[in-house]
Amino acid sequence: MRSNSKTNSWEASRPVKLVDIAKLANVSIATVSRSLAGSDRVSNDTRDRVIFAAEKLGYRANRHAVSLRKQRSRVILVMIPDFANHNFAQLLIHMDRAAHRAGYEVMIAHTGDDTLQADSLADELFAGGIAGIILTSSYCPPRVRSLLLSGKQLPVVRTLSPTGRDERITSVQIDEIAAADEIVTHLVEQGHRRIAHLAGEKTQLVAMQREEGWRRSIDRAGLKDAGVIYRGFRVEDGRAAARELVEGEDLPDAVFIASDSAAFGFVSELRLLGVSVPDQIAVAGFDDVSFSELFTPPLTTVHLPRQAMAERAVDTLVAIIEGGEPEGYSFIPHRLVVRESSFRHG
Amino acid sequence: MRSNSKTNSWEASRPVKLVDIAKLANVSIATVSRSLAGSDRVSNDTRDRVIFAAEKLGYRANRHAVSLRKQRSRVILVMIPDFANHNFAQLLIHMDRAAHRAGYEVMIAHTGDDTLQADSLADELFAGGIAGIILTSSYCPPRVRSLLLSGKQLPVVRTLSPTGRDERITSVQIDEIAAADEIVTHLVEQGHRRIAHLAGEKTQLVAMQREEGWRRSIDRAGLKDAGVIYRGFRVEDGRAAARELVEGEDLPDAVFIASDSAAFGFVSELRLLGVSVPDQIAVAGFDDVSFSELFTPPLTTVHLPRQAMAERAVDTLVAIIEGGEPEGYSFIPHRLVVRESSFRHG
DNA sequence: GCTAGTTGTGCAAACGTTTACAGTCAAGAG
DNA sequence: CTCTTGACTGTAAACGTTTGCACAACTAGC
Repeated sequence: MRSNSKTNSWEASRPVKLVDIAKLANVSIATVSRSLAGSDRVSNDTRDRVIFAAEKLGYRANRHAVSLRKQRSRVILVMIPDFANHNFAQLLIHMDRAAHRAGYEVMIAHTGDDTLQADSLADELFAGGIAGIILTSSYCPPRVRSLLLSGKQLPVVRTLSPTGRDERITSVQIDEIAAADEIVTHLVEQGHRRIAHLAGEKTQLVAMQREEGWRRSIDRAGLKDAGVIYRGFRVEDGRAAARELVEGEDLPDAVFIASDSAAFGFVSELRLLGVSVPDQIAVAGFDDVSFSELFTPPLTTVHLPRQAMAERAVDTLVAIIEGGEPEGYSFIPHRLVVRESSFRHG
Repeated sequence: MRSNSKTNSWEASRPVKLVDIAKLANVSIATVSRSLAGSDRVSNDTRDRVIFAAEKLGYRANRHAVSLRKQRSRVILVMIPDFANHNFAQLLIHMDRAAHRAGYEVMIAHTGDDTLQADSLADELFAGGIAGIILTSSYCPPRVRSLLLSGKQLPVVRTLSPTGRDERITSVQIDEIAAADEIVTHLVEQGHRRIAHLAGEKTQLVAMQREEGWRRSIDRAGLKDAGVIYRGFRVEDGRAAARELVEGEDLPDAVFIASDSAAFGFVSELRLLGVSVPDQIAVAGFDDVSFSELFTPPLTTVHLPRQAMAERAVDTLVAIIEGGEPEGYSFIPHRLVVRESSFRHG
C-alpha cells in the first residue's frame, strides 16, 4: 500500500470545466458560458453543440466560482436553537423543498443557546458567504438588529417564533396570543374552572405571548388565576412541573401547557404519581407535533402550520434576496385540534 | 417609496476584504493573508498589527473565494431520504456539532425517494462544490458506486443504514442482524411462542437484515414461523398491519416490528380495535426514538446509538477528505432497551 | 567588504466563472 | 462598391483568496 501520494486518488479525475467543453465544441469559454446560461445572443447551432458537449462530459458548474463572480451565493442559512424540539424536522423538510424550488440550498446552523455562535454565523451573511438567514428563535444577532433598526432591508426572516412589535424584522408567524386564548377558551367551554398554566421561561417572548393568551381567556371568563409555573418547553420541564403540582394543596381542573413536549412529560409523570389525564386533570398543549395524536391520551393542542410557515418564510426571504419590497409581518392561520386530553372529567 | 435601485440597500455596506485590512495595517494583502492564516513566516509585530486591524474592521473571509482558490470546500452534504423519520433530527444535531468541531459545515439534502435528485447532488461532489457526502439510506448514486468499485477512495460515508458486504463504501453502522436477533430472543425469553414480524419493504437492505435476525432467533429457539408482514417503517404502515392482523384467524403472542414509528401506529390501531398491548399481544420495536419511552405502553426496542454514529461518520469522512487511509466498516455497539410493551401477558 | 544564509515582505499568478467591450463577418441599403 | 447594421463570437478583466517566487534587508562568517 503505497502512501507516497498525499492527495486522494479520486482527485486525479479532475472535474470538467468550461474550458474542456470549449475545446470539445470548438468555441471560446465565453460562448460556452453564454450557451449554458440559456438565452443569450448565441446561434442555435452553437448552443446545441455546446450543450451536447457539456452533457457528454457531465459538466457541473463550480458553485464557488459562480458565487464569487456573481457576488451572490445560493445558500440559505437556517438557524436552529434546539434541534431536539420536534418542530424542526418538519420545518426543515418543507424549507428545503421550497428553497430547492427557488434554486437555493439550505444550510443548517445549530446554534443551541450559544448566542456568540449565532452572531458569528450572521457575519457570514455580511461576508457574502450566504444569501440570507432564517431565524427560528427570538434571538437576533446584534449586528442584524442594529442594521434593521436603522431602516435597512436585510435578507433575514424569522419564523416559528414570534417577533416583538418594536423589532423591524420580517416575520412569518401565527398569532400566538389568539391561539393560546382560543385553546384555553376551549378548556373553559369544557366546564373547567380552575385552569393553571405551565409556561415556558420568562425570557422567551413566545412563552410570554402564550401566557398572555391564557390570561385573557380566564379573565374574560371571570375565572380566578389558578397559578402559573414557569419552566421550559422540554419533556423534563413537564415532568418537574407535574411533581411540583402534585406536592401542592389541591389540583387544578385543567392545565394549559405551552408546548406539547412539556405536556408529554407532564402527563407521563402524573401517571407515575397516580393521577390520570383527563379524568382527574384535563390538559391542553401547543404545537401539535407528530406524536401528539399518538400519545395516550391523544393531546388537545394548537396545530402549528409548519409547512405553510416554512414555505412562506423561504418565499419571503427569496423575494428579499432578489430585490423585492419589504413585506413586514405575515400571519399564518393556526388551527385548534381537540382530542381526548381536554375532556371534562367523568 | 423609490424603487429606482435594483440592489438591496444593505449591499451598500461592502463586506471588508483583505485589501481593506492591508491598507489599514500598511502591508500587502499577501502579508495579511499569511498573518491571518496563523503560522507563516511573518514577524510578530506585523502579525499583531494585522490581526488588530482585521478585528477592528470585523473581517470575515469570503468562503467562496477561499474554496475556489484552495480547491476544496468545507461543506459536508448529508443526504436524507425521509425527514419525517424521527431518527434524523438527533442524527443531524450531532453531525452538525462534530462537523463544526472539525471546521466543516453541514448542508442537508432531502432527496426523498427521488434517486435522480440524489445523483445530481452527488455530482456536486465531483464538481468541487462540496468536500464530502454522508449517506443515510441504502441508496448510492451510480457514479459514486462505480468509482468505489474501481477501487478509489471517495469522501463518501454511509451511516444509519447498513451497507451490503459487496459494496466498498465506508460505513458506520450497527450490527442489524445481531440486534434484531437479540430483541427477538428477549421476546422468546419472556415466554412468547408465536412471534410474528412486521417488516419494512422487501427492497430495503435494512429491513431484510432485521428480518434475518428475527428468523435466526426463532429458528434457534425452535419456534415456527408465525408470519411476516411486509409494509414499511412509517406510522401508517403499522396501522395497516394491525388491521390486517386482526382480520386474520388467531393473533400471535408477540410481534417484532422493524421500526418504532410503525410500532406506534400498530399499537395505536390495535387499541382502537380493542386489542391491548402487552396484555393480548406483546410488541418490540427498533430505533428507540425519543417518543418510545413516552409511548403507552413504553416501547421495548433496540437503541440506535445515533450520537456515536453521527460523530464517527463525520470523523471518518473528515479523515478521508484530509487524505487519511480507508477505514472500511466500523460497527457501533447497540443496546437493548426493555420496557413494558414486551412483557408476558397476565 | 564580499559572500552566504536567514528572515520578512511584496508581486503576480492562479482557482473557474461571468460579462463589458471589441471585433468579425455577412447582408442589405445607398 | 462602400457603409451601416445586426448577429454572433472572442478577449480580457473582474470576483477575493492563497502561495510560489523574487527580492530586500540584515546577520554572520571569512
